[in-house]
Amino acid sequence: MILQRLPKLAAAIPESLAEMLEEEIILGRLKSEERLTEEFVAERYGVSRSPVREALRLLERDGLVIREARRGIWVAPMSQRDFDEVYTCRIALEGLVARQAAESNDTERKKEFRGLLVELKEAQARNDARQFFAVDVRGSALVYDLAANRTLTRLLQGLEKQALRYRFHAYEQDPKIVKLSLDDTARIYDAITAGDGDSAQAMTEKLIREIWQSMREKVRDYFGQ
Amino acid sequence: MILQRLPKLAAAIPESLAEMLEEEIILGRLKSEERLTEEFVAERYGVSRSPVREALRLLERDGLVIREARRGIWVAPMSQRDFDEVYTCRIALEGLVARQAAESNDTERKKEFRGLLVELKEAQARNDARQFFAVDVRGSALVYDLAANRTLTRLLQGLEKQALRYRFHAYEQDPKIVKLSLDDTARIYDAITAGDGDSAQAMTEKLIREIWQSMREKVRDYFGQ
DNA sequence: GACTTGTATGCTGTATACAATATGGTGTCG
DNA sequence: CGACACCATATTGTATACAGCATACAAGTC
Repeated sequence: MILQRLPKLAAAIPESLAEMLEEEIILGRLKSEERLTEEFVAERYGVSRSPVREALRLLERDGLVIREARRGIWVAPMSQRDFDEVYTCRIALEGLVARQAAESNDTERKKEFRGLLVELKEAQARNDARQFFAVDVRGSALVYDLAANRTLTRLLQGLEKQALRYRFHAYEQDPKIVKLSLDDTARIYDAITAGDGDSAQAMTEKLIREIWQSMREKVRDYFGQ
Repeated sequence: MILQRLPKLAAAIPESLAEMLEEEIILGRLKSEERLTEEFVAERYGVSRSPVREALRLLERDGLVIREARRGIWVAPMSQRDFDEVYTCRIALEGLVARQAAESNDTERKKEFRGLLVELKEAQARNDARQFFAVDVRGSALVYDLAANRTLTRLLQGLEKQALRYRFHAYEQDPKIVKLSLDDTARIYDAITAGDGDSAQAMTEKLIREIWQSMREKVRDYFGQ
């Protein structure tokens, strides 16, 4: 029998499912408060309910869906309050991870920041939000790798997904909000590359706080408190 | 009609299982790196593998077990590195939650700190580690409730469980390490009650940092880097 | 007409059966 | 004697069957 299934996909259906659903939620194709029945998801992706249940547990962990016992699962609602919660946590943790990344002496991997910045600029020039965010996420992943703090990474990956929902929405409404952050991002990458933990942390905290403030009002207007 | 719906009470086997396993891991009855086969857990608690799998996902989320695809699940190893990771994250987040708790104006619930302090002292006087930690966890839960930040609470609850493994171990080795923290805890509770966010945050960060430093060497000696 | 009770249905939660894969031991061959 | 292939077994991963709760709606009662 000739192999027909991709080994990697077969290796972790729940994780793959979770990734696909994540993307759909972040990009807004699955709307807030939309019901997600297990059978619907199972049928849609051609698998049984078992891996779906596990995938939904993963999404619950990352705050993308909410679950009520014996009642079901819904795409997590968006609100200013939720937004505030995510961002207050992010300020603290992203600052920490930037510091720890700067303290790494893996100069090889730090060089990757250069290429990422080029890609970010290209994506921005093309006004390609999806691409921009995809590269941005890879940048975060690199920072997390450099920090080499698995616990911190675990916490942040969850927050990042929630944050991306808001950021993507904001970008669609007003693309220039992204430009705001590009220069600062470049400076942060420089500080990390240079090994300057103090300013990497301070600039990261400042950047995220600014993004938070700049989006806050629109989030309230759009999603309510 | 007085009876409200009690959503939490609706039997949730995975959550109950997770709680029991958590306790076994924290108290060291399930040893580090011990293999946890699904069938073993299922048989031990008289349930099938389905809820066990979900319980183990929950434990994985909280960093108490590690999982390798298709190979199995083990009680998470303890090490100085893991300890450092947990505590650097805790410093940032516990400080934040203390500040937000202080900013709450739920004076009724803040009064509960008094009773908790009494219980803490009693437990300490009796050298009852389990009781001490149980009350301490309730104190944290109260702080989290006051902060009313679900995202932050979600992140911290996971960290707290990991931290408790080390704290409980340290307590067994040397009970006076607990006395160290009682007075400071009292002062933090006071600051929160008084609504002084700045000092609640600063004192919390300082306390956790001190606990971290005081335990760090012993953790390395015992568990290795 | 409002409220309770009965009933149907859809969905979640759990158990069980089955498939796929990792592991360890045994034997064979170099 | 060591390396490697092969098979047996244990364990995870997935599918399916079934039980029980939640919701909506219909019927009956006051």
